[in-house]
Amino acid sequence: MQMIAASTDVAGRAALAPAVALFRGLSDPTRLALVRRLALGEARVVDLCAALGLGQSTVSNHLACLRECGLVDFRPQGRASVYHLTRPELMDLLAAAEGLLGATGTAVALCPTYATPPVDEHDPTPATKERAR
Amino acid sequence: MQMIAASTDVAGRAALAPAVALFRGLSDPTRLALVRRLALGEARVVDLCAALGLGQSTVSNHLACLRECGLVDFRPQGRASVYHLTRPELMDLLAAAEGLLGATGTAVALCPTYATPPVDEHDPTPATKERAR
DNA sequence: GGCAATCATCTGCATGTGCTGATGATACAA
DNA sequence: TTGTATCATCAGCACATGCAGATGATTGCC
Repeated sequence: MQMIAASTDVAGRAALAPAVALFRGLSDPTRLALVRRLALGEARVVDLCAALGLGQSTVSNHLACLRECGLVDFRPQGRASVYHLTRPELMDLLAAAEGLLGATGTAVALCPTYATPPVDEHDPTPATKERAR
Repeated sequence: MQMIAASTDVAGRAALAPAVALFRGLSDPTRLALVRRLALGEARVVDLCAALGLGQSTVSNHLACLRECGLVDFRPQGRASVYHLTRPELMDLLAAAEGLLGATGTAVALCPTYATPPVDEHDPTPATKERAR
């Protein structure tokens, strides 16, 4: 992190690609929940599906994403795949995030344009909406 | 790990909303570049536009996002708005991210489905593309 | 007062992103 | 071997997200 200093270039943003990818990897409720669940101990895909209440393909896709990023890895056990975290530094990152959240309060969730606009906390099931199916 | 917090509920993911919003706030090249630029010192909007090579409305929108999140704040100076970071803990978070990236290498940018699919680093100006306009 | 500069907000558009369902592969059990 | 369970991958769709342009407000300068 020398002097990336913001000179009038757009390429400076390209240099941030890894960090952007890392944050983006954690910027999804499903992936973050997966990471936090795996922080408690290794688990199979079917267990993660049950824990998150999501479809198997969804969980598998997110796991593939995290695996490609090198954040998780799996160990074949029978016909199951037992996933676990690979980097303990990830906990430090989550801890730093929580420390920052404790300082800023819950204001982070109020972003109108980006982030999460219509979060209504007293509605237990806004997720996936009606999804016309 | 039997009855951990992750019972078959989706509400568990809702509790992660602040952290998700925080990571999402940093998961955009523009916003991350803004934060890193502001880490070097306060700056006006027009300066940030020049530094990032982006339109004024774009920068202003992202600044509004970061401001709503409580990560940055501004101080009116004449007809300008001088922005600065509010939480020093943000630097800790970025440092933790860089530490993790140093451990995982650059594998984070390889996510095929999510994250950044077609990043070609030897193309200096892929941004803004042609935007048929 | 008139003009220029700076910035916030709004709208529209192209793309990215996440979810589901279906299909195929692999490993264990009977 | 047949059947079942678990998982990865592919294709498609609806919505979210980021960008630029235009407009209005505010401030400083002449």
